[in-house]
Amino acid sequence: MVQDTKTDILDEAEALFAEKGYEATSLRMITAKAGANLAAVNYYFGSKEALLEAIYERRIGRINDERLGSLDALEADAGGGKAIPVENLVEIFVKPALQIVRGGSPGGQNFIRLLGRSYLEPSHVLQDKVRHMYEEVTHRFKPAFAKALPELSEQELYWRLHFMVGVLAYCMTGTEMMRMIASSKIEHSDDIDLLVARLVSFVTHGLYADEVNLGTGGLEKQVV
Amino acid sequence: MVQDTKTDILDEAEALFAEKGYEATSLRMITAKAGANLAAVNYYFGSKEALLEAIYERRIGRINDERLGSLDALEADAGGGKAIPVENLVEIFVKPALQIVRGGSPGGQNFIRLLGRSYLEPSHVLQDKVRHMYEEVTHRFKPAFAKALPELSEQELYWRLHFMVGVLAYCMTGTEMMRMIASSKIEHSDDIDLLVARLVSFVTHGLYADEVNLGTGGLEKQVV
DNA sequence: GTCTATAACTAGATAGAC
DNA sequence: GTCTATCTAGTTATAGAC
Repeated sequence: MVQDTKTDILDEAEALFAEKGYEATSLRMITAKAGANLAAVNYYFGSKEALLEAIYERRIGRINDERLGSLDALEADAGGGKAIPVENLVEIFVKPALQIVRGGSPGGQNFIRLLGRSYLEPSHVLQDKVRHMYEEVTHRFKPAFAKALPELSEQELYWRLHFMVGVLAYCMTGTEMMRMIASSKIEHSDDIDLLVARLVSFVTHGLYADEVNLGTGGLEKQVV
Repeated sequence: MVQDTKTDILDEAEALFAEKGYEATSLRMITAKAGANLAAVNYYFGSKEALLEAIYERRIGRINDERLGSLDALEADAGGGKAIPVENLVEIFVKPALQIVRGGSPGGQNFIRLLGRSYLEPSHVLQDKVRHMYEEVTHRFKPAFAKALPELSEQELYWRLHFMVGVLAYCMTGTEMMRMIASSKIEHSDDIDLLVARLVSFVTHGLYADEVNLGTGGLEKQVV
């Protein structure tokens, strides 16, 4: 029961930050839920902000480790020269993130909401941390996508990968946003493989679209 | 200079909420920046939360009015039976939102960040407000998309429209997220028409993908 | 309508007993 | 390591003068 206090605080803080927001969550709430003393947060982490950083550090690494591990495996399979198919790249990029949301560790969904929040709170030091962890991944995935989609310009690829991240980020926030936007008569399946498959299909087709050119006369639309 | 105090508060609050977050922004900050007295917020709006709601009310309507207006025009053009092309539907859905970000009214970008934040703050009353305004739009756009994509099941269409919203939401948050994730050696063009064109192309191709089926043996991927 | 002053409260952090 | 007690500083909201 020695280290459990620290872990309990980490878990409860993650849940509360995601639920109420960083600013709206007090250390008193956290320590009360974790069954710890108010002073424990400052004892273990030093400050409220350091606690937040510890939460990020605990989760983000796993997703990216999985992504990079899968990419290693695919690249070893493909050998030096061959490009990895786009849909495989999309899948290994997307799947670890989505698995965190539902399956896997409990509290994953809490963390995802917390992560989404960090994008929107620009003042925090967290941005540097998150940016750094993403840099590792993008520096490996971008060349892989470029090889798989040689006909695309760097600019176009850049945007489309962002679109991919956008769809993923949206799906990671869980069904709440969707319930919020949709009439939601449709039942929300918890089948994560089906969601991954749908997302991979959508994104892959989007990535395979022809390069966009704004001609002199206006928009040239090329539809399948 | 009578109504200006109210408007100034609205503007500055929108900017500060977006920049620092709702909880992290104090009425003192807002009134100081707006050149108003601390008590002015409670005088004009009643409370801090009512001020936040007023901000939402001011902006959301414009985007959806534009969308519905464009849809009216396209449906009038197409006549009763004919389906509106997918890329046109995507464009009129996507463009008003993106125009708010850069062009148009100043402070639009602030509001978008604020809107994104509301998705992640589930405790607020704002969700009902936002949901209601989205319902109007989805109830018109969903049948239009269904007509344009008759081969898709309701489930599949439901998900893909969510994917579209996801990409859009991501792009609406501006370039900050992108700067955060990407190595960002690439210069961020402010050409909104080019962004719209790229987004429309990506999404349209994604929407046109074949229906996803998880067969007995695993994932059947159909790539263009 | 706009101000000052202040009430009533809560926050994060820490000192020091155990 | 864990507690209580407390400090300092911040918050929203309001009462009442002008």
